[in-house]
Amino acid sequence: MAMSIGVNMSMSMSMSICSSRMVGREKGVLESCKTLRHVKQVHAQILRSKLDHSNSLHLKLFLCCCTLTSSSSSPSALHYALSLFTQIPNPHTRFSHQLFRQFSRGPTPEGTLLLYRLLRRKGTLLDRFSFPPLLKAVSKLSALDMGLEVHGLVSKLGFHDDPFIQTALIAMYAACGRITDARLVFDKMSNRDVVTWNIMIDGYSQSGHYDHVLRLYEEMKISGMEPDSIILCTVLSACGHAGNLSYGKAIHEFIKDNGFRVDSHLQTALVNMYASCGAVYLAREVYDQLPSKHLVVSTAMLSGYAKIGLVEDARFIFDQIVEKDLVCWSAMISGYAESDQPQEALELFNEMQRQRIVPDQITMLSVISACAHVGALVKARWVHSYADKNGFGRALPINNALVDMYAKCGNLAGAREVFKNMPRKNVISWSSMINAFAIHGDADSAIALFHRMKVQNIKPNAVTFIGILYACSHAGLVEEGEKFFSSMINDHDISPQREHYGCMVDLYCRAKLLRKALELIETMPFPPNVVIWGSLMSACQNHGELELGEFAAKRLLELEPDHDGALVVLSNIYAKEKRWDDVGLVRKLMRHRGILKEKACSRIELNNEVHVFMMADRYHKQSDEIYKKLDAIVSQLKLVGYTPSTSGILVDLKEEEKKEVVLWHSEKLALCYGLISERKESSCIRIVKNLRICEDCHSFMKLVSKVYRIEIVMRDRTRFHHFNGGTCSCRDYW
DNA sequence: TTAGGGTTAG
Repeated sequence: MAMSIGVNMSMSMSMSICSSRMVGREKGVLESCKTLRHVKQVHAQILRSKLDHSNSLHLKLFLCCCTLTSSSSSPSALHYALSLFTQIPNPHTRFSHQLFRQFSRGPTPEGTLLLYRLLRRKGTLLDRFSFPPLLKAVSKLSALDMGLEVHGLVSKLGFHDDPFIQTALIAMYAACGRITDARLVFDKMSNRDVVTWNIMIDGYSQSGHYDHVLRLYEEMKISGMEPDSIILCTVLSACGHAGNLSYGKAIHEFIKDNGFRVDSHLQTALVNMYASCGAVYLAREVYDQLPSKHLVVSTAMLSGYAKIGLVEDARFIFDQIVEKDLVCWSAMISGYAESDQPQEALELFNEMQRQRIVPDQITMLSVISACAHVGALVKARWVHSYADKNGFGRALPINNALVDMYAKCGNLAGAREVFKNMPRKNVISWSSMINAFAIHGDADSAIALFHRMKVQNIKPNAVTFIGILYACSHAGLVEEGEKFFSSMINDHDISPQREHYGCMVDLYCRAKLLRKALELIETMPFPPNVVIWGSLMSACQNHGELELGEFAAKRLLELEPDHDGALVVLSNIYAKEKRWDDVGLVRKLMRHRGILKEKACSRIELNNEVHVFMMADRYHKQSDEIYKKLDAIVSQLKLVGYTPSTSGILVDLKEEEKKEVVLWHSEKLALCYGLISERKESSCIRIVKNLRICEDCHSFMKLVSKVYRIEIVMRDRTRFHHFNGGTCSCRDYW
């Protein structure tokens, strides 16, 4: 009997050893599983072998599925993992954080939230370690409602004093735009480490409270906490955003004095800070001192150059990067787009594709913006269909950029179509569409849309009001503009920025209320800048108010002594008054300082090619035909009463010479080229000009649209003109 | 906890 028991015991022991060996083997197999199918096979094998279903084996199966979910974002792996979870005989809370940790490593935070909902539904308790990864997922999605719910659960379970959870809560509130709530959690903490300080400081930086960043950083040092290199990166980034060069320099000195090791992150942060503060030469100094230039710091350097328009320097750095990634391609593309070289941006995009680099959403935004700058509709349509085909078509920022692109390419209907079909709209979508109507001179639609937006509970922001004020300004709606300006302050609690005052000055200037414009400039709470004096100056020139124009030009030149536009206007004003000595002085000054007047240039897109014309241009291969067509049109138009108006020509020429000069304006050459060419895409002629259209060209375009029965859409420096049947959409108010 | 590129205006 005793023996028999001994045998049984020994058999049982040997079975148990065998079973644990097998469990160990299965675990090893599970670790090498790369597909859900494989996991399922191993699971079936475990069930068939009737192994002891230990919690640890279940956990291993679980984690395996979670890893698959994370790496492939496969919903079936997620569901399989959850079904395994429910089969655990005694689901212990300690499993939950393992799950959350795996999920939070995944590419999509949605999986983590889904997991949270399922566990809650099953009544599974979460352990304290589950909350940081869960809150991280909430932060990534900026899902405030979920965040509040999770915070409630934290308090209910008594975890509110856990410093890791408190830090995660601060990050969550900051990511959801609730910086005050983040600070409340921060202030309640008794045990803050350097990570907590960094998260709070970064929260202030991300929400644009740069003064708080510096204040809290100082507070941290006073509290005795030593900054680490990550905090220094955060503070440097805030200095860059705020343009606070002196504080940025102080941090740089602190780094040197305290012997911090300047790792690649700090190098990049320093270059970025100097470049963002407009001290690109100091950024270059840091960059030049680096023994090796890695990809990220080079991208920061090239982007610094590109942002201030030094695209050639940017390109030089770009060309030196041996292994370029998507970010540096995008930086260079957007550098060209923003520096008014949109064609180079599009060419670089083509080159990127030839090198088989797949664009992401940010690249697409730069490319769409480049199309908007170039104003080339055929290219714009191609980019739109490319975005659709490559899965960007439903993304909100892409649609916003498309609305703007179609509007700036002269296709208002295209902009409306995109706007109408957007699956979701935010304040940027509405503002872009309002601005689209504004630049096309349709103030009524812009105002109607503004009211519709309010009905739909979308709060207008400062940019929305720029669009609305612009619409009023370009349609001569003085009273409406004034109403919107005060409603912005009184009803919407938005304090007007300098740009809003700029719009109001422009509104008065266009309406010939020049004294009122000057009064506003003198009473506004900002010192007037170049743009504001420029508005007044141009208006004075257009309305023949020479004395006030001279005053405005001189104020502008005090701010920017080499401003080409102001010097040209000043010289024009003196020419109108026949003060030839003063004209000579200004011209001499311009020659002496090497200042060149911005040359007028017009672009026309025909059959997917963009042709550029300068004034009196003879470079085009069909130049002879173009000038022949111009002569023919002029003869034809003279029959209906056209005489070239030379009032805009302010050089000392004989009247006949002036008439010739005005006929050779770049937009007229572009128009003639459009008329002699076969237009496959559309019967309408689209021209983009870099400067404001002159009075003569405006009358010329109106007459051509009538005599040749053709629609001409022209974008000048600030707006669109739609010429049709002898009239213009701007109603001659531009 | 950590860097470099992006959408509306100016």
